[in-house]
Amino acid sequence: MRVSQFFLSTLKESPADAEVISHQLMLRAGMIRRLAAGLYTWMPMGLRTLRKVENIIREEMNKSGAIEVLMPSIQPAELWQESERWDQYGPELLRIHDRHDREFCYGPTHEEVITDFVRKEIRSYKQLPINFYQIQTKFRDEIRPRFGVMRAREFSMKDAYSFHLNKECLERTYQVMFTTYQNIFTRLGLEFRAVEADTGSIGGNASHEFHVLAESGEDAIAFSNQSDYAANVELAPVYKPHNTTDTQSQANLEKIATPDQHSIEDVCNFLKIKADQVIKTLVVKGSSSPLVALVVRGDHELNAVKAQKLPDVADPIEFASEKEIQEELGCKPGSIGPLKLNCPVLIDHAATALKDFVCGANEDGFHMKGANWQRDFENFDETTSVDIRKIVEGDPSPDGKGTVQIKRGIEVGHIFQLGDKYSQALKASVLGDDSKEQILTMGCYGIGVTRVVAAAIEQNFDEYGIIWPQAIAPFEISLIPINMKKSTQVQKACERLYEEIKQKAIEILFDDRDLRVGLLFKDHELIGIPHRIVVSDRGLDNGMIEYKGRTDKEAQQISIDNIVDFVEEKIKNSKSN
RNA sequence: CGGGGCAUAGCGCAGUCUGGUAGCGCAUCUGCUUUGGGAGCAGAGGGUCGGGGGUUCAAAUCCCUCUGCCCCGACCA
Repeated sequence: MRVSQFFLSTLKESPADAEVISHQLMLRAGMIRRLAAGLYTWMPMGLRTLRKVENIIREEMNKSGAIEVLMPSIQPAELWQESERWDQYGPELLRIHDRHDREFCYGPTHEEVITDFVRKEIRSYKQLPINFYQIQTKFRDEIRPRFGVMRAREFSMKDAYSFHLNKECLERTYQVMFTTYQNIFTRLGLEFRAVEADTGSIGGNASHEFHVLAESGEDAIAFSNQSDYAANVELAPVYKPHNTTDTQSQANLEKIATPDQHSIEDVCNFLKIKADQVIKTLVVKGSSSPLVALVVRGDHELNAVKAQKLPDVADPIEFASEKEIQEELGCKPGSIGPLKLNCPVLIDHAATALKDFVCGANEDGFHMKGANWQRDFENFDETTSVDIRKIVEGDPSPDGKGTVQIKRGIEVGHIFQLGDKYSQALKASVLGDDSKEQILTMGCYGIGVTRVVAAAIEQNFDEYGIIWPQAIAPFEISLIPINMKKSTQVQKACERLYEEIKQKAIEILFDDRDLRVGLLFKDHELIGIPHRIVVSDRGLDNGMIEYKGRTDKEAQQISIDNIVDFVEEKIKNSKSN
């Protein structure tokens, strides 16, 4: 492609309302433009990458045995009423009506439509299992669309729905989709993790999220350094350590004055001790008592999601106000401790392992030193020890293999064993081999296609712009002439190289604009094209062409006779990486 | 939906407090020079200052109101 025949529209400065790097770079590189909140036009440059992502997903889905369909984005209300989601879904569902005043919605997802399709088309168990997918535009009327296409209202999603006679069959397809997703994200050239999602309601490994790792990710992911274990930090359990150290008392319990020392940091500095020798007592609303105290080690953080699941804690979890604490417990929050406290106390496993620790004395301006659970705390037993803290780096992995590392991630995929929720509601059944009607079991599998593009940028950029993985770069190589309008030598060499490289089925972007080289370099770096060759009089006089990879520090001179083979080799190599 | 902020040329901003001819940089167009890392000079085009209402001789500026957008919280591909 010649730039003069393409449409390139880059910006030197990023619009003030673009907050995250992928949004800024997508605007600057001329990939997208905003139409309204959460609605974006994909410009030629952005569309090329979007299509590449789609194609990789499509190829891998086809390979997995899934079959592509295309369902309408507008869906009739009746189907949603049948599944009872018309009332459940809430304002995120964009509802519209036609000229006859019939109700419709713009599909945020397609369970209803596919289930309706399958109940009409699939009659026999012999047709199962079957897995249909589509790549379709969705609309979710998000409360707060933000971060460009990362959380847009209209977005492109690959959604697949599989149908089975029983759970065992579903699990087999689920496994196939799991590996298919791994293949997809590997081919996209992204660093990712498959993360266990909330399994509470269904049980088993019923759901996994796929996260692209990036500093700016909204979710924190804990994963093992020695196994495939990965879980959202919100969900990752921290098991009780086996070697419960002896909790026999050593020091004497002592009340010490700690005037104006409220935070853990204050107290530690004041007493010249480390945070893991102190315990932190947080007070929340209880379910059966007005307040409940939650105790974690000073260097640990409360995991509200886990705490909320405890029967004694009010759901949703709510911290007690300073006033409530003062009235119920007789001192300010900064001096609360578990000893002789006038409310139920739940202690994190790690905190129960401490001895001779420091805690609040339940009296303003005082702490206790040398405290020990067995001796100083009434009713200390197994049931008071619970898992309520956030997992931290270095903790043993919950699956028992290796230790935990934590990174941030962007959720780009989700696979789920649905069960019979929709097939039951819409009465989707087939005849089994016993000639009896049997309700189908379903799985569903989503990838946010447009989000993948943004996530790829969040993971791969530098001060100059985007650094595309080879597989999804809008072009594979840039051809940059220097002073082409003045030099017929440069012009001829460029034309020849352009044709020869094109012949190799390499996607080349020939920048034939009459601009200064500085501008050309900046543009191509911003757009993130992985390879670049520069043709100049200076080089040609020595029979050389300059090559530079997007992340290379130095350019290298390659003989003009070898340059085509050289770039072909480079591109082949970066594809296999 | 709660809390905070913004709206002036395609983009980035100043001007608003203290009312008095609508500005700067980049981009765009013309001409000349320049040409290996966002060039220089000279000139040009482009604005109902988000909309509506009010105060005033006079409103981007003060008052009321509406709208749009951004940021922080609970959801999600």
